[in-house]
Amino acid sequence: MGAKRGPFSCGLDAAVAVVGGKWKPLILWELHDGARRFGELRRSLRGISEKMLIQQLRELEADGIVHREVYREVPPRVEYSLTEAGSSLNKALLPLGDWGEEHMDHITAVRGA
Amino acid sequence: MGAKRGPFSCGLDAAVAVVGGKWKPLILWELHDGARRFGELRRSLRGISEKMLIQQLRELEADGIVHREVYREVPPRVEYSLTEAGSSLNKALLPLGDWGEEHMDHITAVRGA
DNA sequence: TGCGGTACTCACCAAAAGGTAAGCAATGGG
DNA sequence: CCCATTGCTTACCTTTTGGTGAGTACCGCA
Repeated sequence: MGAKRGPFSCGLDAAVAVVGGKWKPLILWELHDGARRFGELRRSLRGISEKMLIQQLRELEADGIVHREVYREVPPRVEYSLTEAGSSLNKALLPLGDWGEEHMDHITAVRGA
Repeated sequence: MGAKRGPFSCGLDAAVAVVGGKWKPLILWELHDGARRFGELRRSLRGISEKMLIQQLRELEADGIVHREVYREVPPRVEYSLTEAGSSLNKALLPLGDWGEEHMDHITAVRGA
């Protein structure tokens, strides 16, 4: 799910390549109601390291999912927001999120954790 | 995305834990129109190794997504099919697949591959 | 003068995911 | 008897992913 992979076998494959990994769906979700700055995201996504956050944001930016806006201010400020493609991707993820909510108890029970 | 991970931060997180990885979405898709036997799946999913296929099927089975039916026959026959949960998961993946189809050209272009 | 906040960047490591190749049990056919 | 078929299992290895912790540049403030 890194930054490279070739021709996909189907649309689902392509979508998973873009949104796969431990943090990307959560990042997308954090951005669903507007722009957020780097520090805000870091604080919302508990447990993420700065390295991972930047890495994932950069990949999402390269894939045209998020937009990065730099404000040259006194403490630097950088805001991330969804592009049109990012917004539609987020919408396409909603049913999956709903499914997860409904089945979360079962999944959690079935796995040891 | 293996067989273990604890409490999830949201439904999307749980769903990704179940369906994440290189092959699981493709396996689900292969099963969307009925039961398939092991060998059929192996031939459909070009490039998958037997080890990976079984591993993923076992995890999906443990998560209650697929059902495994063994027929004690002369060359052994094993059929895999979607459970109710698996079927609804597959439906929840449809919008994501559509998104992927629409944006595949862009994604493929943006990445080297 | 040195401290804190912001947004990174880098080097290094550990864990997980994925791939390769071989072997195995059961049995029917040549 | 030997081979092929089917559905696995196992050992070993490489690649990818994720995590830790340190360091940097910029500035304002006390």
